[in-house]
Amino acid sequence: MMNAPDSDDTARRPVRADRDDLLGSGSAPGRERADAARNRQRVLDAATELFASGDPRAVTMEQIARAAGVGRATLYRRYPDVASIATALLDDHERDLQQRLLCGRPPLGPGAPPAERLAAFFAAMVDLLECFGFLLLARETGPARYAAGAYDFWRVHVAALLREAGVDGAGPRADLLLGAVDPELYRHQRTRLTPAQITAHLDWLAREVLA
Amino acid sequence: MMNAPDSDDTARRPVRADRDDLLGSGSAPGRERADAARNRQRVLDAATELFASGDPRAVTMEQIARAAGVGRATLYRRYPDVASIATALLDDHERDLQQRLLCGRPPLGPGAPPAERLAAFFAAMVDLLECFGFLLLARETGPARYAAGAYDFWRVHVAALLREAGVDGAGPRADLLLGAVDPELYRHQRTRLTPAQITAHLDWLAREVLA
DNA sequence: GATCAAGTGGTCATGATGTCCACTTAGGAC
DNA sequence: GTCCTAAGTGGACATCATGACCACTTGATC
Repeated sequence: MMNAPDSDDTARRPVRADRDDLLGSGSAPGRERADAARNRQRVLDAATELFASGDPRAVTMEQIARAAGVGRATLYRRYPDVASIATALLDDHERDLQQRLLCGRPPLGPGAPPAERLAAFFAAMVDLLECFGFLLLARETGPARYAAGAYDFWRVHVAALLREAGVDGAGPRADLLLGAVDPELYRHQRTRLTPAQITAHLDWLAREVLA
Repeated sequence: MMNAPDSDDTARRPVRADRDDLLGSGSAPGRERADAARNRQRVLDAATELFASGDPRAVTMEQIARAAGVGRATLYRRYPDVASIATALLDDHERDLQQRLLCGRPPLGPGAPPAERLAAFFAAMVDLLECFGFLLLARETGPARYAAGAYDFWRVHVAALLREAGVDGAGPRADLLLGAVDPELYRHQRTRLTPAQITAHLDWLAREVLA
């Protein structure tokens, strides 16, 4: 599962922005209490476990609370719904990919031709989907894919590549291309194909579109 | 309330195939009872109304039963869940498009080059999404898009076009292209673009891929 | 009109949701 | 070391959807 139960960097870094508001209120020490940090970790571990086994979209707040050994109100205090828990778990991994897109080495980062970079982005997306697809599916309960902040980032990135290649209407066309890496679609394809095969097909799409 | 309790043409045409099974069982008269037909129509009307107003995925069996003025058990007798009601409502329209793909006039039907036919299919899909997108979204509660029988049809069709154009791995690549007409994605794009604009972008995709 | 089964709707047990409130406890102040 | 305060916690509650069960009603056939 997740490693390092004692790595308090995850506890120290607020997962939701509303923590910052709370920090501002206290006089001196807005620090997170030890028991709160412990329970937060329990919740995240239990949620990871639940998401990974079975249908991620069928996981309920009640199940997570029970598995983590905390009351439901404790859960609702920090996370309004299941999707936000999945988002918290995804945060690090998505930001990592975003960093590599912005200033990593080519072909993922700047420096390679657009077609190469798009293909590399697709490949990285397959990695993300393969490792954390269950989290991405868990997040898509209700408001869905396009409400998440990460989507906008992928969209801007792909649109920039299209624009760089001289394609008109980069924004909407980026949406169309991102449809190819929809978590639900990936799950569907994954029943028949290996990640490498899916990557190869996405590679074809990237090069065909940015000929 | 609803009009025309005597309009039995809608009552006579079975919406789901399972009616045929019931017809075959009785000795002489497997006919649907008049009150059953009336209630069926009420349910379908009420469901259409509910799906169209507000979030189609938030509609519950309870709401439909109440709006239709029937008990919940009456609803469950014919439809196991909300998705199956949406499927029943979509049936005719999807079959109509399927017919036009198989034996309609070009460029939708046979006779035109693959790129043209793919573009025409995308355009027809936009029409379907525009008129009945709320039903398509309503169907995607839980088991989702790929469980519906219609998806396989679109997949086979697009794969055949790819194969005709000499593309390898037609099946999986058809999946990728169909990601561009995902109902959820369409809804998202529709907040910024007109159907005509979306069609134009899909046209670009079709011609770029089947260059 | 009598009969029978299909059709109908109320009821029940179950489980999830989100909120509220009284209690506990961590961590700084003195 | 003890006291205090507020953050943190968890049980309880009201609400709602689910899906199944069962007794009653009604339509179609004889």
